[in-house]
Amino acid sequence: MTTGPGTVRPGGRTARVRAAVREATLAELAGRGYAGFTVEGVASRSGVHKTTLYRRWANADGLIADALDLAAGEPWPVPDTGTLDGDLHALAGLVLTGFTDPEAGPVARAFVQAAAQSPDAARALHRFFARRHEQSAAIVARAIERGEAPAGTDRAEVVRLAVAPLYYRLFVSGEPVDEAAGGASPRSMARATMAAGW
Amino acid sequence: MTTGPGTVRPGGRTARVRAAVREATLAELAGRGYAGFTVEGVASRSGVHKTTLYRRWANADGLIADALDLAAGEPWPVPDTGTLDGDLHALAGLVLTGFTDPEAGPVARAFVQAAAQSPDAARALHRFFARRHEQSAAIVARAIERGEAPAGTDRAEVVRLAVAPLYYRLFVSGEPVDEAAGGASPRSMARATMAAGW
DNA sequence: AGACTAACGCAACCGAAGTTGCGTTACGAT
DNA sequence: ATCGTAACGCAACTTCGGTTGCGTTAGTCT
Repeated sequence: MTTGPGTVRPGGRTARVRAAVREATLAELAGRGYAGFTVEGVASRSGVHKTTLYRRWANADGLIADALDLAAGEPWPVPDTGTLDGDLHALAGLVLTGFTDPEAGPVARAFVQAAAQSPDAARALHRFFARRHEQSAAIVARAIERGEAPAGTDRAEVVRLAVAPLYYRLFVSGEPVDEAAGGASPRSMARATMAAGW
Repeated sequence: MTTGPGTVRPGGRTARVRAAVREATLAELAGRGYAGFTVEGVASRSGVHKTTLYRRWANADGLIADALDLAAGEPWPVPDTGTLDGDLHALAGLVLTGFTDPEAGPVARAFVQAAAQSPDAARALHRFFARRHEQSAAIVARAIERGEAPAGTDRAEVVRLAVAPLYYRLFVSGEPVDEAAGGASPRSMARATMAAGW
């Protein structure tokens, strides 16, 4: 494998192009969604020629994967309400608004869709969620300190089980996501995880 | 809205075309996956002209939605091992093999992907899962009869919570699906659902 | 059996995504 | 300041998914 474009001269124009393309990618996803996302759309919006885009990012999924890596670096507010129930409830709320918000929703959904189609995007999304799981584990760590959960509890697993039903409803079964899925379920999940002896 | 093709003369050639197209759709999805799925591929494989396909199914997602409705009608073996734990474990196994099997996996994944992009496919998938939830609820009903679960338990909710972590790992986080997700989780979910007072 | 027309087949066309060869710009090193 | 070349811009071409107009086949009704 030879060194691709953007690796030998990473400064100046190269960096500017990359920033413009990333911003345009997010804007296109927000505006047209994943179905209407096209390389040419990003080209005309960013002012970067489409030939350049194809050379550096190979295809549309590559653009999304790159934007996703950028999103993974951004900090996000891990809830800290004082109780495990409150934190998990707030966490579920964050996930829910992240996918239903008129502005951020299409982008977040596009990330998941892209990951289902492209190995590169999938790897980027997996890195993204690994990081989220790490950060969210603090919720369970605090609960353990407070004595709300046993010391051996699998931190990441509690987070996973708390949010999994939301994703299931949003992307698979299509059932409405109401208080039952956003509130009671995370609480149940926490009890379940602890009950299982993790 | 006027009556589309296939509604006035549903017999004879129309029915044969529909059957051939459905079979070709499944074969194309199995062979090329959702990313490589195209109307022309179905046309050449089925022997039905692509003009006909566009007229009756509008686009690629319409073909998938129709095939999905067909799949929803097929019976599937609801586990009956004698215990709630055993049934949920077997149920998780069915879901897992349904998505990882080399033959059926790409088709099942394509259904989920199509639903994320097309409202028609989404409705078809929702019908599909509503039916699966209905059928799988028998597992919990039997558990209640045996006294393994309280009478007020939400049958469908137990099923949802049992399989949700699998989908989460398969389509979102990309984490490996091992015994922890396929075995212990469903069991925990059942306890959690009952503990929540459903 | 015959007539009506829904449904399908066919070929040509359209448009946009993706590719290629070459010229131009500007980063980074001397 | 000058040079070499990485990275980008440009325009033309190719390919393929999707559309349209029209002719042909074959359900369905009388």
